[in-house]
Order: sequence, then C-alpha cells, then structure tokens
Amino acid sequence: MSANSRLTIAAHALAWIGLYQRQGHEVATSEQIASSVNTNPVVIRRLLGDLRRAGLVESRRGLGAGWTLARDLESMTLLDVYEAVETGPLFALHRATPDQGCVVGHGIQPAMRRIYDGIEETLRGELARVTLQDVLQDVLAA
Amino acid sequence: MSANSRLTIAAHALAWIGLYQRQGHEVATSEQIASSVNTNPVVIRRLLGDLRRAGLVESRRGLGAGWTLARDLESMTLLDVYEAVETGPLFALHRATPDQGCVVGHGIQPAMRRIYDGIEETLRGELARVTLQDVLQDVLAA
DNA sequence: ACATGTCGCAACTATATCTGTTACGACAAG
DNA sequence: CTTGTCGTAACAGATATAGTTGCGACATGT
Repeated sequence: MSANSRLTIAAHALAWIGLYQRQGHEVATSEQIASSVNTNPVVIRRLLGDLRRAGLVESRRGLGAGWTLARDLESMTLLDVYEAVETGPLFALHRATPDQGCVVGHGIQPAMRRIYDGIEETLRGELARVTLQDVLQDVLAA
Repeated sequence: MSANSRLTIAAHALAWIGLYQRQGHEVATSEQIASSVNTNPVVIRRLLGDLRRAGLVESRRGLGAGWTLARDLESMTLLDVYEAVETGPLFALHRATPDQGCVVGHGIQPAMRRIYDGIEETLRGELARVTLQDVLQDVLAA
C-alpha cells in the first residue's frame, strides 16, 4: 500500500526533544533533529508546526530559538501525534462516484464507510495505548 | 494521509459478481463491473487479477468469457481481500536511514516496527471479522 | 477455418501525495 | 545592528495509484 512516514518522523522528533531536554538542554533546533532523522530541517519544521498546532510542542524564535515539549512525554500518545499529522481516512472510498443506478453502486459507499469507521476506531484505541514515553523507553532499551 | 481505494473497489467488484451470480448469471465481465464502479475495465481486470492470484475469483477466456467467484462470499473476509490487493505495511518507517550514531536514530526503527506490527495485527483481526457476505447484506439493506 | 467477444498484459499518461531543497522575511536576544 | 533560528512560500523530485490505448491470446459458436 501507500505508506507515509509522517507518524514515524514525528515520534522520532518528539522522542529526540524529550531526551535532549532530560539531558538538561532548554531548546532543540530543527537542524539538530533533522540531523538525527537524516533529512532537511524544513521537513522537521513543517512537521513540528503541525504538532505545535495540536499543542504538543512549542517554538521560540529569535536568537537561541528552537523547540520545546509542551507536555510530558507520558501524557502524549501516538493517537495525539497521529491526529496532528495525518489527514483524511485510512481507507479511501471510490475516487469517482459509482453508478447510482446500480444497486451495488448505490449502497457500497455507505456500507464501506460504516465498516471503515469501525476499524479506524479500533486503530485509534491501539494508538492511544502507546505513549511517547513508551516509545522513548523502547528506543533506549535497544 | 494517503489512502488508496483498492480495497474498496475490490469489495465492490466481489459484491457485484456475487449478486449477479445469485440472479442466475454465470459470468460477469470486467466491462459490467467497471460500469458499476465507474472506471475503466482494465482497472477492474488488474484488480481482479490480484484476487485471482489469491484464489478468490476465477476467470474464463474465449467467447462468453468473464469472471466467477471461486468461493462463497460467506467464506471471504476483508482480510483476504486486503492481503490480495495491498502491499507493504500500513505505516512506513523512515525513508532514509536515521543517524545510527545518535541514540534515538539508532533505536527508533526497531521500536516503531514493534509498535506498528502490533497495531497491524489488530487491524487484521478487525478485517477478518467482516465477510464479503456481510458487505453485500449491508449494501442491499440501504 | 474463421468471426466474435473477452481476458492478459504492456506501455504510456495523468493525478495526487509526500519528500526534499532553496530562498528569504520575521523575530528576539545579545 | 548582528546573529541564529523559525515561518512559510515556491519549486523540483520521487513514488503510488488510476486511467487509457492497443493488441495478442484464447475459446466458443458457426
């Protein structure tokens, strides 16, 4: 399938900031995080911008600027991150509207939507069970 | 996020063939299915080709050719269809390898892989609970 | 034999999304 | 006023999906 790495990168960035702050540093720069992720700082800034809008991180500007966590890693779940960085449903319906004159074409979209909604709810439950603190612990255990 | 409609279209096609056969017809053509889905017959043939490789449908060639179900709709689940038409994991890891010299960069991939594997297992369980017969019933109820 | 209708498949184009890159203004601290 | 970093726009590149055309393969019926 198609898979994007936004959730992965966001979790990486949050874990990195969290660890960096525990080591006594005040702010983390997108440059530093990008170096660990192995990508361009702008990619990180865009992603952290989504997380800021969701209230997970804060940013400072000016000299000595950078990023800080807005909450403890314990209080953030992968669901919070997922909702901040992912848009739209997991499974898409038809790109073009099916033939409404056909029984199947007419009923298939509401039927699949119902099924998908249920599945996504389960997915959310799973994501909500994992905190970013769990992620960091798992990272450090290796 | 990115979402593809392959699972939706495949379910649509299977439900259509199933209903058509219950109405006494022997084979369904990609042309007929494409008309209900509102797409090109080649798109349907490609998708049904995946389902054939998975043993869910059969195709006949020559005059009076077309598609038939290889099993009852009751015995097919969305998981069967999902595995037939989707490739790769739901969530991707980093596109470029993270900095292995960084503690987080080194440990993040196995950690996320473990988490994602667990979540995908749950997803599979959900998909396995829905049969194509359930889908068709839901379609006809509307 | 041959005409017919459909699949099988290759090749190409189109579209959408995500990722990477460059550039530059905004901003706050010193 | 110099400095370092964010904020954001604009564009290029990569990948996946979807749509289209064309044609050979194939089996059926005549």
